[in-house]
Amino acid sequence: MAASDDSIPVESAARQREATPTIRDVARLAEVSIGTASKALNDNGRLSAETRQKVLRVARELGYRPNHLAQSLHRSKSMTVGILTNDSFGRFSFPIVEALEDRLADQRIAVFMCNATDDPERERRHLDQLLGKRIDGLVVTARRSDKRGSIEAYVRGIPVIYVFAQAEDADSLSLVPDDEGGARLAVEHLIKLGRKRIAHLTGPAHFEAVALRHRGYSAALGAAGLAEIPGFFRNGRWSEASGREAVAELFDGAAAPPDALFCGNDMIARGALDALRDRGIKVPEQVAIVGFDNWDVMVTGAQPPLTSIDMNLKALGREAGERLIAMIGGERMTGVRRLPCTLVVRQSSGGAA
Amino acid sequence: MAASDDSIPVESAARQREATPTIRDVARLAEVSIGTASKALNDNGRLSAETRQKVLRVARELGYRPNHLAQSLHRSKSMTVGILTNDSFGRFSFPIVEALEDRLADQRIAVFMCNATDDPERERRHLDQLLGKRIDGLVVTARRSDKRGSIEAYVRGIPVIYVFAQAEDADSLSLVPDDEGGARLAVEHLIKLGRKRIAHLTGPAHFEAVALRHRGYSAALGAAGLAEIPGFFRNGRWSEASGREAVAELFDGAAAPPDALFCGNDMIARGALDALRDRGIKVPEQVAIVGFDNWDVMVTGAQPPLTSIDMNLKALGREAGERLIAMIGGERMTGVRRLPCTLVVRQSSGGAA
DNA sequence: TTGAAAGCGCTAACAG
DNA sequence: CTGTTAGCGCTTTCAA
Repeated sequence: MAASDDSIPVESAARQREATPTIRDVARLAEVSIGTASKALNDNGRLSAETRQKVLRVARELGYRPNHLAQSLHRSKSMTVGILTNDSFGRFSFPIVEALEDRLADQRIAVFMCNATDDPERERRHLDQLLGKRIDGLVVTARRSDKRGSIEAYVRGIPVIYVFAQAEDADSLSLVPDDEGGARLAVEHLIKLGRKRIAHLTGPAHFEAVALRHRGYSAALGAAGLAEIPGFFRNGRWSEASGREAVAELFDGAAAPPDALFCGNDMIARGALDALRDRGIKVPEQVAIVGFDNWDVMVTGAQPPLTSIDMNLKALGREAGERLIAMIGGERMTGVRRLPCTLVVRQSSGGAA
Repeated sequence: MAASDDSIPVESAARQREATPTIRDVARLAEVSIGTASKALNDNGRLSAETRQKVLRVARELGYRPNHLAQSLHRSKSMTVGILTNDSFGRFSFPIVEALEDRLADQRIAVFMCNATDDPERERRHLDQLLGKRIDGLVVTARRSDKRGSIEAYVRGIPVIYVFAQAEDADSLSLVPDDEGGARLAVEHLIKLGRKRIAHLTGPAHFEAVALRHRGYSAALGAAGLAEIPGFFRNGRWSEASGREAVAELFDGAAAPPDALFCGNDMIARGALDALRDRGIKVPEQVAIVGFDNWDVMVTGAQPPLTSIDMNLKALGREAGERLIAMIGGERMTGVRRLPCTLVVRQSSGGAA
């Protein structure tokens, strides 16, 4: 494209004011009307192949790029969704958000990321921003110990999905992992391996997930005809230290310690594992361990590697994307869907193939 | 606001077609011209307090929300930036992205999140999306072992910043942690504590960070008049297993093992720590350990807790936001800025206060 | 102080 | 097959 400055006035003009070329520029240079150019570029309407080619060529040469802002204004679809996270659990939201973004990108939907940090004021401001940008849908994410107040009312008109978070409002859609089922999976696995004295070391009682997993634990024990042993269910913190403490209390000087530990997350499991090793108790020979989260760095770094429950966060994110697209398309969905967890067997439970 | 359906036709009309009210609706209902309404809402132009109040009141009642799309179209500023990440290091990008989003939100700039997963094709598609949406700036992030090709040429016209990633192109701006300085900090700390046989266990040689930290390690030793001991610099993987292996090789049957380990990340450090404990070697009494990344779950879960180098990723993200805003404002910046790392002392180095 | 009107860049009828 | 035109929702001169 060796053109002198005045032979293609429009182009040079565009260059001069450093502005992105518009469809006008393309039309002028291709010597067609602006409407024709639009048809060519959007590949609709009836047009001679020749004209179409010419327009497309000019557009390419000019580096023309349709202005989505203008398009959205017209179509009243922004091809944009917002995602509101609370950072407290970055490690959980990331895979979800990633998978969601991925799924949405397939439909050429872009994602606005907003982090509210559990601050209602910030949340409010972000929401204003997003609504101002005319997002087509909203995803709210981040596990919290309490159910979160619904924001449906505020965003009335566009679909909202809660992921890894549960709204109070019954006619919104929430997508969460099946905590109870996951716990059952873990405990059934241990029972199948012949363990009979299974303790559950978990997080603070005010987390709903803690309650649900407790229920799963009890259910699995009950189904196998095993009684829950007093003191074998322990609330604590989500940390390695908490796991170590629990082991100290359960094993030091106890007549009949557990022969298996089902832990509320991998950090607790890891702490427990270390504490057992310090005491010369063999894992999995004497005590089998199953964690929760299947967090690779924790799980593969441990010795022996940890058997754990995977919440399939990516699947959760993908599913959320899928549903959001459907809802944007007009479908209506409500309620709480619990997606299955998966058991990933490694050496710590002694159940590896 | 108890109005019968026909008393406020505009509003009910808006409700009926479920459309967000526009400035027209506000103007009509407030019985002013659309231009006047605009002035009132944007608080510019001269206007009687009375009219302004009336417009604002109507807007509030109607739930009016300015359409940023239309505003942007007019102002040719979208108040929007894109961020392009490569997921390989989710754990690193997250704090950066978070801080960046935070800083930008202060200026009411929203962030489009795109994940390219190191796939040039996806990257290209995302870039097209972003440019179509007329982003005012772009941040590219994610550590890679190799320098990344510049995308400046492609996005010509809007400012680009590389964070935690370094562009080949010399006239773009890159923000990275000062790996060399961080390493120096770690080694100086160990030297100050009287250690003389300091080994460096790190990641694969093809990472630039590995080379830089090696340089910092050597520099600190040299400055203290300590010779580098053959075999004490070890490339490996970024994993706990790698740390354990290194300890096996350095300590088992060696006449003169290290008295300190500076590790390329916290996982290596943690593996080394565990391996030492298995051998009955006391940390920090016999061997002091310093990690890198200051990754809380790793660092606080370890026993004893790990002294580590913090790359201040949040600061990096904030700084990136700051600079991007400046660049959007017209400032021009190029080159590679290295932001300082920080030493965080805990028990594993024996240097706690 | 307020209103009217010309666009921002694009699409979709509707004419020609 | 192609051109003209009326907006999408908003801001900003320029008149009144």
